[in-house]
Amino acid sequence: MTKKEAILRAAQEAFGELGFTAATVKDVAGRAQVSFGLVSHYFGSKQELYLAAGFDMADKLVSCLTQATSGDYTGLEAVERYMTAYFQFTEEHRLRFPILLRCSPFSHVEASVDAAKVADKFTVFIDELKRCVTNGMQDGSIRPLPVKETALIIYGNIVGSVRTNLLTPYETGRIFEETIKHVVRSLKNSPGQDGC
Amino acid sequence: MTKKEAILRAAQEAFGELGFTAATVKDVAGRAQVSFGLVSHYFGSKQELYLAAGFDMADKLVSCLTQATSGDYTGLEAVERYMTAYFQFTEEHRLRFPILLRCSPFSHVEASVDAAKVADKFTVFIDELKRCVTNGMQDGSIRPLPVKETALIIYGNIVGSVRTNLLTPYETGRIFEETIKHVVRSLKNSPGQDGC
Amino acid sequence: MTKKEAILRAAQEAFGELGFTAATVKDVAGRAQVSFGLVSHYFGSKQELYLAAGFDMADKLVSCLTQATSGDYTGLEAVERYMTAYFQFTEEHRLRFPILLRCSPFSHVEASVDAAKVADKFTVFIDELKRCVTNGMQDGSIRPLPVKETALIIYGNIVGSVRTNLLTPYETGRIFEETIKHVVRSLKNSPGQDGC
Amino acid sequence: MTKKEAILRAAQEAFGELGFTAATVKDVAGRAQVSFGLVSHYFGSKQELYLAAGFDMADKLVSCLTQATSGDYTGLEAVERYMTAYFQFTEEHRLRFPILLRCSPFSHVEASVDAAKVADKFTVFIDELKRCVTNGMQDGSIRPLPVKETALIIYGNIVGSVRTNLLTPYETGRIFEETIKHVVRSLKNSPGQDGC
DNA sequence: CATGAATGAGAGTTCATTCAT
DNA sequence: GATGAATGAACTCTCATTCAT
Repeated sequence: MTKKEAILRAAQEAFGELGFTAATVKDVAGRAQVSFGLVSHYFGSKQELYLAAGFDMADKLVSCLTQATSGDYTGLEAVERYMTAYFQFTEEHRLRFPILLRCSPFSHVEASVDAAKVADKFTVFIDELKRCVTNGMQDGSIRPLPVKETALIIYGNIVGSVRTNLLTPYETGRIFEETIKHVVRSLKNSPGQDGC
Repeated sequence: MTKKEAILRAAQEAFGELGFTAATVKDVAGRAQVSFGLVSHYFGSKQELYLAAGFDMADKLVSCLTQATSGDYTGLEAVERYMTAYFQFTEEHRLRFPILLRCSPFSHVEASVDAAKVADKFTVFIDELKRCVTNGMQDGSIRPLPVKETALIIYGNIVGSVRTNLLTPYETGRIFEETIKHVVRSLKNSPGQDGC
Repeated sequence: MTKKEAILRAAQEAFGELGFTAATVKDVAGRAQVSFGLVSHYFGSKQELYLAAGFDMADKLVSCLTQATSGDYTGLEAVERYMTAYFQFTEEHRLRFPILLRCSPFSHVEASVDAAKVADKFTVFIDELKRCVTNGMQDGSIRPLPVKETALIIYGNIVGSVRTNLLTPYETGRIFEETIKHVVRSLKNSPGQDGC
Repeated sequence: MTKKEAILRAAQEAFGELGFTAATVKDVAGRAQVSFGLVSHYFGSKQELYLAAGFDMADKLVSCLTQATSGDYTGLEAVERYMTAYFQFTEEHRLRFPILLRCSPFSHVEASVDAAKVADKFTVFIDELKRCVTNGMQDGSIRPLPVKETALIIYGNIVGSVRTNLLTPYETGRIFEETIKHVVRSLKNSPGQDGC
């Protein structure tokens, strides 16, 4: 691992744990075991480092999710696979994932960070969900629902459970599995159900 | 409004907008149009002010929610009323609500803030939901589900949509109404459904 | 003397001696025997302090010069009195005068300082000289000369000698008196001289 | 042009424009289009580079001036030629001349630069003028004046006009020509003038 | 009650310098 | 000869906090 990579990983940890303002460049340098001057040398300002750290994590997650949903699946199956992949990713990156919870338009983007860039980066997560939901309604696996709101709600559902699991001190049990079931129950098209 | 109240409201705004670390005491004093010495005078340290601001908002919301769910309702109806009250509260306090998104165990509580106190304060939100879900399963309005996980998921669902609505620049449409429908569809006990 | 005044005087000394970039705010605070936080408290940024220090000195000198030249004098006498007052002022403020040599459009105004404000501040020095020269040509005490250039040259002459006296390690003798004579010889209208 | 020369020229530009402290080695390397390591490689420390840049310019000017004044001229003519050559040189090196205004005992030599070396280097400029003035008084072209002060005043006159022309945003017109006339009028020996 | 002068720890950032390649 | 990775001292500026008035 190069020192540059070490800095990026350390930044993901530190920013994830403490947030943009509370984390310090010295802290990042210490975790990466490099001098703090090297951080500026490679990444310029603290803000640029923050975005680099967040976007690197976002890119990794995106490639995970698109891989999970590409294939010959019904829309509902794709949603399930999206969620499964998302939850798995968070568990595999417990330590460095929280940067993504922070460097996200669903969080309070800190004043000194370019909110537009962040919002832009995240549209892909929602768009991918929209695609799944649209497909699902066409192939009959998902009941008729407003696409935009549904995609946002599913995403909120996912992130809500991730937050509960990663951040709170509460005992969360099998929350990830239950969240998937929760969403599937809500989306599933059961012909004649309402009429029962 | 007394100056003390003005400071508390200003703190809710400032901390909500900027977070604990980035917001400054001077900032709060400026918004409240008082000298910054007065802030310490009334609230002591910055941390104490932060907790006071967050807990004041939490208390207001709790009383809103308990009022909404107390009465002769089925468990499912109570969940609906809980969610409706929650969303309504956020809309009525758009400017000062975000402090609660931050000063919450579902967020990254900043290092210098007492996380235990915060977590403790929020158990009541989950417990109230657990009560509704338990009731619902007893009265037959809610299908059999693991109580703890379900309560956490519903709460995550609510907060996810609130975040999407309050924080993101995305067009969210009728996300609150749809979130309620989403939860109700998922929880509703439809006898014989799976067997159809 | 208030602490604010002490800071201003210390700034005049430190900036005069070391220049904007090389002088440090800590240095200024040390000379004024105050904490460096107080410097920001009163003057904001280093740049603002620099301008405040330079402009305070400029204002003092201006009032000195206008007082010296106001009265019933010929143009040439006024120029003499202007120069005498200028030189006297520099000698009375040997320690703190150099800030004016630096914070001046006749010096390299440092990149981070607002050059326009500085240039603006100094027009009064030249304008006053122009007035004297113009009067002198009207009252016959000064020979016909281009006003603008002459005023700039006299000013350059003054500052040149001040620099030589204050800054160089060279032995300068009676340079101030000789500079006045030098200028007077050059300006004096001696009817029939050229024709001799 | 070798890379070493390119660095020297770049240093003259950068130091002239920004001064010793504000200019950076990286800046110089950038202007010279070489890596910043090469600057140390050739010139050692920043201070050494600064002196090399200043002294190179001083040497060029000295050779210009001595060439201009050597020949069969009266003292007054020699002074005129000295001034003419000086002004011409500044105009020919507008971009890189300012280093000499800074790296000069008539300026505030920055604390980290060896002032003695600088003062030493510049004695030749004054000595050359002293020689002209002495000659002029012997050959009768210059009136009786104190040599040392007169040389310093003339030099101050020259530098004053150069500063006015190169550094200020003021419209300076034909200041160089007028400065020469100004000095000549002041020095010229007009027998019987005072007695007229 | 209310103010703001005063302090100094600690942040981000810049930059000369060294040195392995 | 030429490069730029790496270091850390020193800078400016921000800010919570204390305290005299």
